[in-house]
Amino acid sequence: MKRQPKNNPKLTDVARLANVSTATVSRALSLPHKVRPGTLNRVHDAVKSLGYITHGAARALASRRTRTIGAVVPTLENSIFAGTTYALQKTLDEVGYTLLLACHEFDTGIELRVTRALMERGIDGLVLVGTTHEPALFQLIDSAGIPYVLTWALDDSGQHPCVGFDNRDAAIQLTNHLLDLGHRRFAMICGLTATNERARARLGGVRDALAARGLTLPASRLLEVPYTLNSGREGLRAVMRGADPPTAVMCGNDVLAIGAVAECHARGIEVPQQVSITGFDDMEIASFFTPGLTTVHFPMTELGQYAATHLLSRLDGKDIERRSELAIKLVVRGTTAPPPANA
Amino acid sequence: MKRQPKNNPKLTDVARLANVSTATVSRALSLPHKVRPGTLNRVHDAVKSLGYITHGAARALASRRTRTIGAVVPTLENSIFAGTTYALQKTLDEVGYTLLLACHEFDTGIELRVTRALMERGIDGLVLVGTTHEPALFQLIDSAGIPYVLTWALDDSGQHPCVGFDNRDAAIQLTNHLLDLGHRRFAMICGLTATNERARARLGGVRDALAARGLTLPASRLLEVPYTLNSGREGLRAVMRGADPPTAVMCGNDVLAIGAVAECHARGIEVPQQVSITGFDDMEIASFFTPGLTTVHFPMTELGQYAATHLLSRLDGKDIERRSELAIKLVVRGTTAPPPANA
DNA sequence: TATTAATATCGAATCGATATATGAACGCTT
DNA sequence: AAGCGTTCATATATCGATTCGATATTAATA
Repeated sequence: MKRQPKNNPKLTDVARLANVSTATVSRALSLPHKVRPGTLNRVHDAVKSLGYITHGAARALASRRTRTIGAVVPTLENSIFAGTTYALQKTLDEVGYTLLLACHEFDTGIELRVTRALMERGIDGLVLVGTTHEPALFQLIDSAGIPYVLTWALDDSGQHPCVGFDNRDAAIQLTNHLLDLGHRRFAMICGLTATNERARARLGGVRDALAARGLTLPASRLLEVPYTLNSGREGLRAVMRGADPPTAVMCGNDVLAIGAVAECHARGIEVPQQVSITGFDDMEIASFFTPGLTTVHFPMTELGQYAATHLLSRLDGKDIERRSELAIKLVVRGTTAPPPANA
Repeated sequence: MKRQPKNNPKLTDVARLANVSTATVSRALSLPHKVRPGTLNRVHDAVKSLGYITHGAARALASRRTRTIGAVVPTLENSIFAGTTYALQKTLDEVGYTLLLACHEFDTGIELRVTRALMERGIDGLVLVGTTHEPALFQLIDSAGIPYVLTWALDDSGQHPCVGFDNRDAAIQLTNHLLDLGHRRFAMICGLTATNERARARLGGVRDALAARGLTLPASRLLEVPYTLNSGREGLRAVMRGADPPTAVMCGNDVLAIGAVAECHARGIEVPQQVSITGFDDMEIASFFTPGLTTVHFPMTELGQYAATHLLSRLDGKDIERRSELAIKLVVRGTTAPPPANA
């Protein structure tokens, strides 16, 4: 890798051309109101005619700020994370911040590694997903003094700033919907609870709601799988195996649910006549299936926006609420109905 | 925004603790084979005990490289871009590079602006989508001497390094499939051709294939719409209006096709018995619909990987092919069939 | 063992912009 | 016209790591 001497114009060049000092150019560019209009114009002209663009590394070194926010998300392959990330990026862009992105595929070890990588690149703030993280991660962030915000889940310990939803309550609403329809034999195709407290909260909510009516989720009808379409497929096969199959299959998210519904179609199991299926997240595409997926809506865009504004406020030194719970909404569509009469 | 004196450990501190010069620490960290094992250990111990992490801005300023690649994509809301971006990020991560991301929502003006923003943050290379860009964008990139690669489309002018697919050929294959099934009345719900040469190529391919059999695409059955699910819905309504509706509706991508199919279901139009529908891209979820979507498969992961390795090779000074065409594949599923007998 | 070749390490200059302390110029009052 | 407070601009030290040329150390050879 050779070190080529690209001689791009620098601040000095602009200053020379505009006949002012470098300090003035710097101010003209970042605090325009502090420099006289005439000088400002000269500077702008010089900038334009040279095609000057700021050298971020130098600026960051001197100002000790990068105007960059890091985001570490599980994956972009699930459209809900793509959606929040997108909203985050847009909000940051509007105020001149840039997003630095990394994924960890639901592995807290990788998460630690990529977060360090982002910090080495220099970030002013950090967005994380969920509350389950390596303790070392928080040590790392804290020792560097970087403000961060956890998303998608609520931290009840009160230790971490967060914005998210009450996943447990979401699960309870969904379960009650099914109970009210008359379902009694439930199965759940759940996410991996070990490293994912959203999955844990959803499972917990289902269990609570069932228990409140004297029901349980037998081990044979509970499955923990990664969040993929194919896991949904295979999960459905697994839970339907056995003596008396469930009349309601609750899935840990929409991706699993879509896989499960597809498998029903493939095996000639009618949804919702023979079995009801539910998801979580309300991905936009979930309403384009036939029948439409019954699920719980989480406002993704709001989440991304909030994460951005939260961090920006703190960077501005403003005091800000440490916890924000966003409203969720049960969305009943076509994949749920009363259980078959003979069940 | 106050300038707080976070006193994180710096290279000097490590050097002092390890009893070596800063130059040695620097080398120990980035060229470990050039430093004696004993010294290396002392340095590593010092790094660990201080919790030192590299200061990227300083490193970038001194070394004139950021180990960061920028990507400017239309949107993350379409899973195909999320997919390629994801593959890109993973590949970069494996070799210690970071991804800096921005979206432009199919607006070349925004694209120019956000690209400049990325360049200001400092990038060693740039990934763009498509061949249609403001001339000013190329000027900007070239004057800064940043290596770039265009993706998703092939640049036939030979001016730009690119990796992509033959979108025209894809459209021809798909159209021929429908022609062979016996279809004669076609409609197309196309992307916006003005700023999107993929949309243009796909439309062109359809027209060519039809023309080869003496058919045309009347203006009343051609629609240009943004790539959203709802546009697919509305598009279908629009093209089916009128005296003799088409027996085959080709959509500019899978998102539109999924919307179109959903609208058919909603209106009681049977797919594929009454009308055949096709997409482009082969989003993973397309095969989970019932019936499965007939479409063309583009290898997204490969695309992202290639973009990454292409840039990395050039940064390493290697000579590399300027153009790479990836293979596509027609995927026939359930949304296409012969036209109804009475049509 | 003496001498050369190869390898490790050091000191200091450098990357490009920001910020602080300081000085010059201006407008206004009395 | 002198005095005073603002506003605008300057010069220069600084941010933290890399890198170049020079020096010190080790290994290899005769």
